[in-house]
Amino acid sequence: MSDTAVVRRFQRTVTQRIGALEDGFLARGRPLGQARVLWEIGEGVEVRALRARLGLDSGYLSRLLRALEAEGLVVVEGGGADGRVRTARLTPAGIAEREELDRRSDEAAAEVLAPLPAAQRDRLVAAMAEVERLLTASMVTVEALDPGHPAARRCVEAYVAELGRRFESGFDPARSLSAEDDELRPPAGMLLVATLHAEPVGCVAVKLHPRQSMAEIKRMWVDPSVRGLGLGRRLLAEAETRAAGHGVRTLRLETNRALAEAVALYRASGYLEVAPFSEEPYAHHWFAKRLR
Amino acid sequence: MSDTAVVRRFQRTVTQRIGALEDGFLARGRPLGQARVLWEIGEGVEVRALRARLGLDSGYLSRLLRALEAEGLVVVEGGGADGRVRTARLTPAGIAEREELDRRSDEAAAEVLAPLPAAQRDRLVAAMAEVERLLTASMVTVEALDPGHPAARRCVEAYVAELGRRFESGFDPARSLSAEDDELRPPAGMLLVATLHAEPVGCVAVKLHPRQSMAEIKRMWVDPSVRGLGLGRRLLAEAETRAAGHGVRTLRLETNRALAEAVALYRASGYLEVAPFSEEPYAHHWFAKRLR
DNA sequence: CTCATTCTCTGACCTTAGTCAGAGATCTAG
DNA sequence: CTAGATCTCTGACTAAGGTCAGAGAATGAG
Repeated sequence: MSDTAVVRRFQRTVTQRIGALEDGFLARGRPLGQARVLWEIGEGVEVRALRARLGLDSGYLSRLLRALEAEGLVVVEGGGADGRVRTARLTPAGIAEREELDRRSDEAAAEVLAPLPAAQRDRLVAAMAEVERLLTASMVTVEALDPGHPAARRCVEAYVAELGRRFESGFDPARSLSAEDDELRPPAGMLLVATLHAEPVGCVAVKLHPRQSMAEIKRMWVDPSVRGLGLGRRLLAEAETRAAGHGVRTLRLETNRALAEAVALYRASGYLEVAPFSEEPYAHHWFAKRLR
Repeated sequence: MSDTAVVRRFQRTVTQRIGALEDGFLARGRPLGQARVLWEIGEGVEVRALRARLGLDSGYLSRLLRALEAEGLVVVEGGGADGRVRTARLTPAGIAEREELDRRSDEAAAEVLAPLPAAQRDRLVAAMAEVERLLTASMVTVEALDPGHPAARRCVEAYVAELGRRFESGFDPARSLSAEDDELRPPAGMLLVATLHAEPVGCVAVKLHPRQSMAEIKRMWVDPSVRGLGLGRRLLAEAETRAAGHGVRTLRLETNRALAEAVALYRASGYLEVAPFSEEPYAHHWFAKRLR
């Protein structure tokens, strides 16, 4: 059976099995839209945040909130610093209702596993975890962003913070070799950002050198929550492809020994360790790869 | 993470990933209901069969068919033996449309796999196949049916046909030891039937002996399409539980060496080979198990 | 032949989900 | 202070999906 046939059978079976449990069972006769809103209101959310998270029209969300308010499950009130913004909060009844939904959701999940003997159940759970992880990986998109873009800023900040935590000596970007915004922005370079659910979860930069067929990899970072999904490898491959498109023949980079998984990634991706080519004070390893 | 938590995360991710591709992409601006009907009309289906299969209200289905007819994708015509029944059939345009849906469905499936490097793709496909298999297994229900029930009849016929194919000498039920309807119907015995998607896919019978703590397993059969899902083991376990409920302490059975997987199942389920206890001409192995 | 049942269809109606165009209050940059 | 932007809300509207109550034709049991 071809890969796509497997995916299609999978889809068919999953929607049948999981969908059947969801309907009515989980929502308790409540419209799905209302249930989703109920779920997303944690300990008070700004209405605009709710709108963004659920991707709803403002008029539609407003009406959903009115309906939940009428049932006494939610209160929406202003009074914050910004007088335009209102905040939705669960009432005790709303909290109880959400706990009920939670309980039912667990029950539905247990019902899927119940008919199976223990050995098969374990295999199913393991396979589901694997599918979940890999589907998550396949939802990540990679695109070039301007270093000034908020998502790009957050990535680079997370990168710096992580180096600070992991290097024995801490990390001060000012002491490190430069990778300023202008150096990572066309035409001088590029910054690729990986995004999952509208959140930046990884990045890599390429610093080009005018009239040279050599370029440098910088700012390689993957959010801890998505490690193990092969995202680092994907970012690196994408950077290589794009660099090659700019005429780059050789990529090089330096890294710190504290970043063991990064070192392993570079080796596995065909980077060979070379003699130090820079004065980077935080580096222990220098790598280079010739692009084909 | 608990098993139910894995199932819930799985559900969440899958509906996001698979659902997102489905919407609009597959239906081509066509309402989902219409697309589903288009899909289920193969080479002509009776309207009532369509209704049963899709679980739709007759009025609703009628309107869906009118809409598809208006687009020239479907014709609905009477003229069969039963003048009330009408049959829906795809026009050439309808066939083309369905092929287009098929193509898009494949494309959507490919799109899920596309962002992943080959190694991860293979793992995802393997994990999906595993989830699909095990979810299918968890959709199977097992219940006691009267031997005269059509589903029970079909099972037993399939059982006989398979023995006929697999025994070196063929299989003639008349020459075999008896297992008549009355012997497999309470109070003399029981017949358990496994059902998937309203189709019988396996069975097992228990033949009790009045005032004896011994009973016999008969008619053990699993449809080839669902082998490897542990259904045989489940049927056997269910039969044992129910037999124990009737005061049975020892179960025994005989089987033919051509049924290697059945023999393996019995051994794995705790049945021990014993000396022949019957004159069954088709048997090569006799097994017994003491129930706790 | 008759009466109940089956099958399909139409008309009336409903809920959910969602879009779009403002209104009114509030905030922010200049 | 003003103009434009932001935030929430209401009202008007739409499409999809579906239910329910018959009507009308055909069938099957007695």
